[in-house]
Amino acid sequence: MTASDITTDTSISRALLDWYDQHARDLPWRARPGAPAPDPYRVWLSEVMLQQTTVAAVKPYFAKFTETWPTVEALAAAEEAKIMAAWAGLGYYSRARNLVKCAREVAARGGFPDKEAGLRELPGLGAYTAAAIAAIAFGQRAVVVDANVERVVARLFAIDEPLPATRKTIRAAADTITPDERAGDFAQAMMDLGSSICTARDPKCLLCPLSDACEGRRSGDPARLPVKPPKKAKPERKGRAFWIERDDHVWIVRREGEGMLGGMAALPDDGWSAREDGSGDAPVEGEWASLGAVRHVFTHASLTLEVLRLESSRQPEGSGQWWPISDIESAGLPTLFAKAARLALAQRA
DNA sequence: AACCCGTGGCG
DNA sequence: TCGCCAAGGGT
Repeated sequence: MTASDITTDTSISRALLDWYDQHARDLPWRARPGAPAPDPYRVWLSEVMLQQTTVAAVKPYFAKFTETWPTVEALAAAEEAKIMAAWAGLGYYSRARNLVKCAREVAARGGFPDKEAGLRELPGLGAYTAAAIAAIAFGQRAVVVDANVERVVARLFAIDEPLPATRKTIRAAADTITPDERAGDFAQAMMDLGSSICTARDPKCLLCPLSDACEGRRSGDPARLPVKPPKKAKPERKGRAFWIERDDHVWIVRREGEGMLGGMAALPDDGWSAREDGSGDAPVEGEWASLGAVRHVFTHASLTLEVLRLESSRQPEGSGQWWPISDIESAGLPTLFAKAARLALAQRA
């Protein structure tokens, strides 16, 4: 093959699949290139975990979930609180809420749909994930577009209209290079290429199997693509969390609803949110002692959370439970409240 | 369309 | 240090 051969649509997918056959990452949820399709349950679970989340962060969670719940039926039968606790620390908790709903729907219908349209109907599966599962687990041709594919395609075709308006154009371009066979390997190859070669800040064009066909490289500055809109400023918020202790137990509540950290175990707090500061008010009267503060950065707000401690013989109002402090690690606290707990424990010794 | 939703690593 | 970024989905 010569450089001039890499000009047609099929030559791009062929060059990429040849590269993938040599350089595919070995990941726990992935089959070897060209091997039979992996278990749809494992593909689905990994794809949901990987939404906006790095491979390194996902690996231990994937191992824990598949060990605890080896099948979608096992997951469907589990207590929701157990699943939420197992997800704690991974972030974007609506994914865990939808994971439970999806597992139960799939178990009830006797398995995953094997077509993209059917998968798209399941909770937590959007355009990307439905296409990815259809291609990777069921061998269907599907146009799989995530942030890696957007970046690779925007550079390959030198598409320089800004996101998100240009998404349709990028998807159409991705469609033209998606092969009829091995669409799952092709999708994973695009993502491997995007994560290791065609990276956001420092594309390594000298190592790229598609460099001869790349208009972005020819333009001289592929790193500028895709063009992204400016980010909004991140507001600073203040709030308080309350460590209520009794007989070596701490009062743990479960956050309501589908908002921030919804459904997760937590310490009681003063009602802060990404939109506004907390009231500062404690949930019970008493001699509160400040333990200091923790800092935490969310996607669209930064928070300084003061942690206050109280020893109380009385039952706080509202629902909750006394959790043994020696076993606080298993309470399923998301990272913000795990930080607060760590602060309380540090001053307890 | 624009906004909300976590977390940790990296340059 | 700090802004950017990551295998997005729901509303």
